[in-house]
Amino acid sequence: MSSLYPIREFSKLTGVNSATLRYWDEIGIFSPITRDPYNNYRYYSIEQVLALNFVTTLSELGISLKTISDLRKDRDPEALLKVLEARERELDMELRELRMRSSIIHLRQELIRTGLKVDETQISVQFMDEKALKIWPRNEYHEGDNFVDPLSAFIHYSGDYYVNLSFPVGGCWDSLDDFVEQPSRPQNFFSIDPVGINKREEGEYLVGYTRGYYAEMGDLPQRLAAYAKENNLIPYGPLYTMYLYEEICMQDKSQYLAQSFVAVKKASRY
Amino acid sequence: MSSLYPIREFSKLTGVNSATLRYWDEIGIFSPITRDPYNNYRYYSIEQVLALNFVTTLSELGISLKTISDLRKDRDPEALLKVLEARERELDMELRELRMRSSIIHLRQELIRTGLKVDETQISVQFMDEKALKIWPRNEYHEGDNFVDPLSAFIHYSGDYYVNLSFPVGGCWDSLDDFVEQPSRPQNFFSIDPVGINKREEGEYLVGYTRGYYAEMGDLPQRLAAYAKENNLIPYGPLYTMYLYEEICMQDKSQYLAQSFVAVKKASRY
DNA sequence: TTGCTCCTCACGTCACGTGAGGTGGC
DNA sequence: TTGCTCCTCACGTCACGTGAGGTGGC
Repeated sequence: MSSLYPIREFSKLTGVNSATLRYWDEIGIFSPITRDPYNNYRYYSIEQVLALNFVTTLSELGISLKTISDLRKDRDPEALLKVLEARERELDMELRELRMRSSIIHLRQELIRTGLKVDETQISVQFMDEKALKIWPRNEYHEGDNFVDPLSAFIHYSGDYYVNLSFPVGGCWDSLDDFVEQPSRPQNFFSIDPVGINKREEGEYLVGYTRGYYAEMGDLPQRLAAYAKENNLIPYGPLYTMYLYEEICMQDKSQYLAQSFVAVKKASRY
Repeated sequence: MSSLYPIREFSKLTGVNSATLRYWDEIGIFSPITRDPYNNYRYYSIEQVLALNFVTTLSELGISLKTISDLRKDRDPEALLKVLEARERELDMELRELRMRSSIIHLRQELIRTGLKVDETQISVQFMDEKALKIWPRNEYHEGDNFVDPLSAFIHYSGDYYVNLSFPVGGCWDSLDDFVEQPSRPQNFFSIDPVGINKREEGEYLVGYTRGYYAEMGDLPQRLAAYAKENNLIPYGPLYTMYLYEEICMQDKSQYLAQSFVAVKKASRY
C-alpha cells in the first residue's frame, strides 16, 4: 500500500497550485483518491502524479477543461485523436500569427529606434538595406481630396487585397519631383510587410525628416531637392515616406515625425 | 469636414465588434470623436480608423489594455519601445512553448495511430525510424519495489534534470533477456523528447503488444523471445516499452496497451 | 403604430487566485 | 492556548459577449 499525500505536499510534488487542485476537484476533472471522513481533507496517491500529468499536459496544450472532462468521462483513443488533430491545426494557425505579431513588433521598434537616434534637421545620404513591401493600388484623387480619402476608400476594401493593416504604412511618390509638386498626395500607399511581393532596393538614399500631421510635409520636398542639387546627386526611382512617430507615441498631432527618402547616384563630371 | 459614422458602421469599417468599441470607450482607451447630445449616440470619424488600428494592433500583440491605456495617456516613443521589447521577449518564449506543445501533440498522435492500426496479437518485424530520446538516470530498486518507486523518486527530482514530463514516457531494459527476467522493473525510464541527446537507432525491430496496467507485461517477454528463436533472429541492444493507450484514453487500467520492441538481425547460417 | 438603431446596465464566461472565517489534532 | 494545515465560500480578475428594458426619429 503506497502512502498518501495531503494537498500541499501533492501540490509541491506536481507543481500544480492547491487552489487549482481544489478547482479541478470541484468541477470533477481530477479528484483525490480519498478524503478523510472527519475533516474532509483531500489525500492523493503517488500514481495520481501520472494521471495529473495528463490533465496538465492537455490543459497546457490549450484544450479547455470542458473538453478534457469529456475526454476523461468517455475515454476513447479515437476521440482523443480527433481533439489532438483539431488542436494541432489551431496551434499551427496560432504559431503563424505569433510569428507575424513578432515581426510587426520588430518593424515598429526599428522605426522608433530610427526616430530616437536621428538628427531631424539634417538631410543626409545613407545606405539602406533591401526591404519587402506591399504596394497598394494606385490612389485616385478628386477635387479637394487629401490623402485621407483614398486611404479610407482603400481601408473599406482592404480585405479584398489581403493587406494586414497592422504593419507600418507609408506613402510613396513616383519620383522626388512628384513629391515636390504634390507633397500631400502620395500616389500609392504601401505597407512594410515581410511577405510583400514588392521590394525597396538596397543602395544609397537621400534622407530627410519633418514634423507634422499625416501628409503635412512642410518644406521637406524643397530641402531634399536643394540638397541633391548642391551635392551633385541625381535622385531616381520612387520617394518613400514613413512615419517614425505617430498616433501611438505622440499626443500632439503636429509633432508626428516623418522620414522621406529617395535613391540617389552621383552625377557624372561633365 | 469629413463625415461621421455611427457605431455599427464604424464597427463594419474596422471589423471591431460594437460591444468592444463600447467597452474601450468605457475604460477610456478609445472614444468616439463626438456624441449626440440628445440621445448620446456615439459618432466616429474616418481618421479614427487609423487610430483604432494602433489599439487593435497592440491588443492583438497581447499587450494588456491597462498598458495600452498607460501608453496612450503618456505617449512617449521610449516608453513604447520598452513595452515592445519586453513583449517581443515574451513572444519568443511563447513561440518556443507553442512549438514544443505542437510536437507533444504530434508524438501523442503517433502513439494512438499506431495503437489503432495494430494487430495486438501478432509479433512482427518492422522497420523503425531513428528517434530522439532523453534517457533518465538508472533506476534503483529495493526489496518489494515496483516501477512506481523509482518513477516517483525521479518525478521528485525531475526539475534537476530538465525533463519535460509532458512528452510520452516509456521504460527500457538493457536487453530482451533482462526484460524476460524482470518484466516489471525497467532499468531506465526515458521520454520521447525531440531535443533529447540520446537516440533510438533506425533499423529492423522485433515488435509485440500486450494489455495491462503499467509494467504488467503478461507473457509478452516470452512471446518475443520465442518468436526470435523460431525465426532465427538475434536481438541486440536495449528493449523499449511504450504505452500506446493509457490514462488519457482508457478507463480500465487493465486495458492499457503497451508496445515493446528490440532491434534484431538475422542469424548467420551455420 | 411599427421598425430601426442606438443607449445603459447587469450578468455570464473561463480558469483560476486570494482572502475571510472556521475546524481538528498536536 | 498557540500554531499548523486543511476546509468551504465568496469575491476578484480580464476583456469582452449577450440580453433585458428603454429611447428617439422616421
